[in-house]
Order: sequence, then structure tokens, then C-alpha cells
Amino acid sequence: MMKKKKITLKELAKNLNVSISTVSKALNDSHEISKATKRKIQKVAKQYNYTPNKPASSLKSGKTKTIGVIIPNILDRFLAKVLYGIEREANNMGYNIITCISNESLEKEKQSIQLLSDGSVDGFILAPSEDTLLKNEYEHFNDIIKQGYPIVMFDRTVTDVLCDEVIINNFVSTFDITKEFIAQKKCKIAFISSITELKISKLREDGYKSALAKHGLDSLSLKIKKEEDKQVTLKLFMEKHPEINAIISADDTLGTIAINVALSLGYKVPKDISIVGFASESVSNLSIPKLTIIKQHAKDIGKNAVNLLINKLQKETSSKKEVIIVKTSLIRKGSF
Amino acid sequence: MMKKKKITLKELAKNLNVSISTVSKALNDSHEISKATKRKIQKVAKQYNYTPNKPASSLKSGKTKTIGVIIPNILDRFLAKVLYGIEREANNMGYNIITCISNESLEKEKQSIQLLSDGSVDGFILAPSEDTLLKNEYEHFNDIIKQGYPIVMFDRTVTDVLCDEVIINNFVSTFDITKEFIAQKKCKIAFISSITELKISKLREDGYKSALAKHGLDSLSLKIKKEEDKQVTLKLFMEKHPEINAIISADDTLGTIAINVALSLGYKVPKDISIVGFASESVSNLSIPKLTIIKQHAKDIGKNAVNLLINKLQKETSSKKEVIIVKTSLIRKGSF
DNA sequence: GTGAAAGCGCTAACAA
DNA sequence: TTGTTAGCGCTTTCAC
Repeated sequence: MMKKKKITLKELAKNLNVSISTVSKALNDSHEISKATKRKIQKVAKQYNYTPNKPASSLKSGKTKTIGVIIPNILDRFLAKVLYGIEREANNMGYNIITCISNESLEKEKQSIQLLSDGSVDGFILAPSEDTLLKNEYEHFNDIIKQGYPIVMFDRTVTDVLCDEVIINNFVSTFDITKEFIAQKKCKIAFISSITELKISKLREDGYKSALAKHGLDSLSLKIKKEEDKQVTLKLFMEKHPEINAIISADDTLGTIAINVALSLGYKVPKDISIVGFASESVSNLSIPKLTIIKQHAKDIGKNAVNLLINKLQKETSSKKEVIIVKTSLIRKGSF
Repeated sequence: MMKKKKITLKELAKNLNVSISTVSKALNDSHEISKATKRKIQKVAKQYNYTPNKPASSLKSGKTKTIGVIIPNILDRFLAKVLYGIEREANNMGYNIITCISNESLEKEKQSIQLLSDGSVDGFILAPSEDTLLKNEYEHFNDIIKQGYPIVMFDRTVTDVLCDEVIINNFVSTFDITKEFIAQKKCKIAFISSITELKISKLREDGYKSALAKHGLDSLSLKIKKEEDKQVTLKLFMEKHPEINAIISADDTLGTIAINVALSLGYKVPKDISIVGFASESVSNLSIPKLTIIKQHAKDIGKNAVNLLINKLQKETSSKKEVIIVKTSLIRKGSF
């Protein structure tokens, strides 16, 4: 492998017959160096396509300009989109991201944090794994924070950990949509979810129930387990409850499936039954009619997380917990 | 921020009243150090939770144990799954990944490569952006290779660049499925794609056409542009060609949409029309019937890419171009 | 305005 | 078996 190795300050200095420190200062545009020398050095540096060696700068400065990102599941469109938002904003701010995928496992999450806390990153942006939340085990978060690595959590969050958070208005979003259903006389509303282990699912359900309670209406929830076939379970549910005329889906896929199940049962959508779901744009376009969605602005969530983290990184002061709430929007497509 | 900073070799050495190099050697289990000292030092190191500083090791060794990954689009399920495979295998092999998302833009791709070629990574795994392929601009790849950063490309590849490749049997996969359609007397087969700028789409179409030609049958392709509404365009197409009794979709979403369009037009699926698509498992489960898919084994692709790269990294010898072909499988669900 | 030198944390050749 | 030292590439203080 014919290595045309990257040029170093030292080599530049030799070529230019000046000292290393002069080159360094010139390239950092220091006022200590004369205009002429600076120009000359910068020109040659560009010629040789010089870029400072990252590990060396990191070692020297103690800053890596890199963010560790731990995502529970890259195939979840919402999480993937948050990751995209993180990457983009991080790049804009001059940061790289090292990505780990916990695959919803506490073990992998711990291991990833452990691995990246060797000076590879300046801080973390993460959503805890399901496993972590289930087992209520958060010491690895607190440990790492104590070691000086700030954490920003998004989507799924955790009390008892001193870190900033970026979340959405889960409760309010379902509260509002439920009220809207009721206003349109769609009062037999079901709430369906296959992510019931997550607190966000509970919050969404609470918003829905709370709105119903205000109007003295009954709630009806369907919780689908991981191992179940969503289509089959949902079909049985709808056959058992033919009175349902509106559905709120808490997760990315159930809304679309609900439309197709309803159609297969002979319903007209949205005439006979209205369906709304937390879902991404692209999934919402797969069904006929398209799914009306509660959009979570995933990219913004990522962007906010990055800014929160960089902020923490800059001021060394141990500031208090900051929480940003990114509001959802209802995007009307065909199903409501 | 109460920094309980990570302990260094130097501090460990002071605590233990030995020299830095003794500690270093002991922790690297060098035979130069006596069993007793090693045990003692290792114990204390564990106590203090010592881990070597990454930037320092990288600077010293010239190896980062980090792979730069450039993905055109994280919301594409196939690409996301490849990324997952990469991350997993990389971790298994003791590597981290720095992820950049080119967002199908040549500019961003160049910039990402540029940024990571400052000693942040040992090599790259990437799929070129659409933009790059369209403009046929590959110097940035060749430049970086000359600088000593090996590249492994996957999915979309490029001649004129000396790098390893991991691809699928695009041509054969559609050739085979087309033959199967014909064997079952489904001879009016359409090929639909919304990723027509990519060579993989062309290869898939060629496989399909070639099989048809062998039987003297006509081909019928629908190419959908980015800006078009897939549902609308597809519906018009199917109304215009009511004779169609089989469809092959080249991309992730069109297969599912085709099922729903067919149903909405009164077809029975798969009785009246069979539909097969390159798609991911999760998307295939959204429709009724579920979509029969040509599975690309994305995770394996990622895994192979990592192994290819690490291999290149280990032997310094400039070996020839290696190409791994990961075979697709037909996963039968309801639509064929 | 420029250069010498120390040091970030680590490894490894060489000395003792 | 253990310690001393140089050096990876860079920034920065201090001396000239």
C-alpha cells in the first residue's frame, strides 16, 4: 500500500526552514507571526494539503470534538431520524459522532459507554435501552457523568440521572387528538401500542385516557407483545370491538397495519373509522388512504440534543438539569 | 462539574512506587515483568478503573481502531441495516465506527472523507451517494486511498477505484424470480423502480429483461421519479396495463404500495397479481397480504465489509481488489 | 517576530 | 526484572 503519508508540522517546518512552533502559530493565525510569514506558510501548507493530526490534538487539548451516540435500535425510523439530526448538527458544529447501537440491551449499552469513556468522546447523547428501563439500572450513567462525561438523553428518559433531556409532549399530543376525535363525534376510541414497556407509551395512553375521562367516556387499550403477529392480534381485537370508530397508535407501524386491517374487514377509512398514529412520513405513505400522523420532529430532537451537549461541554460549571420539549404536530393525510 | 478524572499510567506508577514503563508493561502482560509485580499492578489498576487513553494510544501507534462509515441515507432500511451489521462486527473486532451521513450528496461525502482523513479513522466503509454516481466523480476516493486509507464499498460500487467491494447478485436475483413467475404462467410481468439513477436498479432490470427475452416475452418497466407520488403514478400505470399479473419492485417501499394499489383496484393478491420486492422484513409485514421479498441480508453485507477492511488494514501489502457477493434469498410471505 | 522546550499519555528500545 | 529515555504530533509558555 503506497502510503503517501500525511505531512506533519515538523516536515512543513523543515521544508520552510522555520521552526515547528512558527508553523503551528502561523496556521492558527496567531498575531505573533508576521503577515508575510503567515501567508507563505499557509500557502505551502495548503499545497501539501496539511491537516492537523486528530489524535495529537485530542491528546494535547483533552478535547476530542467527538460525541458518543448510543441508539437502542437503528431500524426504528424515529430513532434513525434523530440520529440523522444529531449527525447533521454535530457536523455543523465541528463535531464527529461515534455511533453505538445498544440493540435494546443493557449489557451492550454498558459496554458501549465503557468503551467510549477512554477519551474517545467528550460526552454522550443517548436513549436508554428497553432492557435498561425495565431493570431500572442506571449506575453506569451516573458513573460516567461523575467521570466528567456529560450525557443528554432523548425520547426515553430517566429520573435519578443528572443529565439534560430532549423529549416530546407525549401526554398532551394524545390528549389533544382524543379531544379532536370526540369533537367530531368519534367517541369509541381505541388506543393500541406494541411498545408498552416504554414510559412514553404509558404517557401517550394517559393523555388519551385523561381526555376521555373528562367527557365521561370509556377507554379501550390493546397492548401487543413483541412475539405476537400484529396483524392477527389487531384483527381479532377489531372483530371483538366492532363499535370502535377511531384508533390512536402509539408506535411506528401499528397505524398503517390498522388501516389495512380495517379495510380488510370492510370498513371505509376514515368514514367508518379514523386512524392516527405516531409514525414517520415514509411509513405513512404506504397505505391507502395514507396515515394521518403525529409527527415527532425527530431531526429537531437530535439537533437540540447536540446543542444542549455542546453547551454543557463549553461551560465547565455544573449547571442544573435542562429539559427541552419538542412539540409534535398533526400531519393530516387520508386516515383522519 | 466535579471531574473525577481518569487515572493515568503516571499516577498509577506514583501510587505503586514503580516506573511508568513497568506499569505499562505489566498491564500489557509483558513477559519482562515478574508475576508478582504484574498481579499487584493489575489489581491496583482495576481498583482505579484504569483504561488507556485512546488519543494517546492512537498517536503512538498510528492506529485508531476506528472505521469511518459513510452512509448515503440512514432512513433507507437496507442501508440502516447494513450500518447495524457494520457496527456489530466492528465492535466484535474491537473497532469503533464514526458515522457520517452523506444524504446522497457528493459535497457532503467529500467533506466527510476529508474530515475523517485527519487520523480519526484507519479506513472507510461506504456506499457512494447518488449524486456522486450521477456526476461520475471519484477522485476523492482515489485520493484518500493514495493517502493510505483503504476503502470498502458496498451495495453501490464504482469501477475505476481500487477498493474491495461487497455486493449482492442483483442480476441473478431478478432473473431467477422472473423465471419462477414464467414457470407459474405469470407472464405479464412488470418491473417497477423509483431508484432508477442507481446501477443496481439497472442490473435488477437487466436480470428481469434477460429472463423474459429467453422466453420471447415482452418487458414493461415503470420508472418513478423522486418528485412523483408513488401511489398515484403506480395506479395510473396499472389501470393502463390491466393485463399485468406479476410485479417486481426494485426498492423498499414500492412493493407494499403496489399491493395496496392492486387491492384498491379490485385485484386479489396474489391470485390475480403476484408481487415481489426488494424490501426489508419490517416493511413487508405492513400490508395484507404481506409482501414476499427478495432479502438482501444487509447485516451480512455489513459484516463482510468490516472483515474485508480489517483484513486490508492488517496486511500492509497492496493486494488486489476483492469482491464478495452476498446472495439474496426469496422470503415467501403472502404476495407470491 | 521567531524559536526552543516542555508536556499531553503512551509504548518500546535500550540501560542498568 | 525494572527503570530511563525518546518520541508519536501538537500547542503553548517563555526566552531571545
